[in-house]
Amino acid sequence: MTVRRRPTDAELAILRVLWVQGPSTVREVAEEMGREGAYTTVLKLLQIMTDKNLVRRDESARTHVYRAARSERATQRQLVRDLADRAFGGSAARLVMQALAAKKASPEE
Amino acid sequence: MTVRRRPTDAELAILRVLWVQGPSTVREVAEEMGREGAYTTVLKLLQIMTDKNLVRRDESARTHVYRAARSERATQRQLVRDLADRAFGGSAARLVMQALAAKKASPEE
DNA sequence: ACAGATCTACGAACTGTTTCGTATCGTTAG
DNA sequence: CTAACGATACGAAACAGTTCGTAGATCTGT
Repeated sequence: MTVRRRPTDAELAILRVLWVQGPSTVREVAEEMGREGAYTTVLKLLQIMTDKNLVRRDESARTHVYRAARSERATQRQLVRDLADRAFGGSAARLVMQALAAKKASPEE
Repeated sequence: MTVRRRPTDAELAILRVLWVQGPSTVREVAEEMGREGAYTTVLKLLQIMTDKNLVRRDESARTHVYRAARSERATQRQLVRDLADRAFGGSAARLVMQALAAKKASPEE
């Protein structure tokens, strides 16, 4: 059944727009993403993401409105945990160490 | 040509073995990975990874010996940075926050 | 010398992801 | 009414990743 999968790159790019802008139409998402992805590509992805329960779709108006199904925080934590499992032997602590090193190397924050 | 890409899941699983065991033959990698992946699957992946410069191959003996091309630390940092870019707007600091939250939720360390 | 074991190479199937074109329908302006 | 527009649905191509079978070369023990 529903094996928890992580969102793909294209899906994540769309989720990021939805987290920033809140519930949005296909057009709003596509415009925010600029020249990455034609309108119908964004539409198709949002349809797939609806099937996967990554987003919820409000169909009450003709122009559908999509919103992220899970919060940015929850998704980020899932991704962090996934990376910890795949690359750090499950140790979030070691991931934090490397993240701090990465942070140091790009000193603008 | 070499656009810096992140290792795929299967590739990362193999790199993890190489980091732990050091330079290894296909058989040694395959055995360490247990029932995940038949011998020829591991072989094929190592061949692909050689093309991608993820591993180096010593062909001086008939049985080739593979070693990771980049260190565990360097690869982990690349992955952290990649995740920061894709899911945290490039902010390693925010990634650290979520990693700490994830760590807290699995309290064994 | 031969059989069997072990190894590399590689093609091909299969799965999942991404992209886009086309069909179709409701809405709106004239 | 009708033409243009804007929207959804969907098929299918293009691409990437994963798996495995088979072929053929080389080594090893008898």
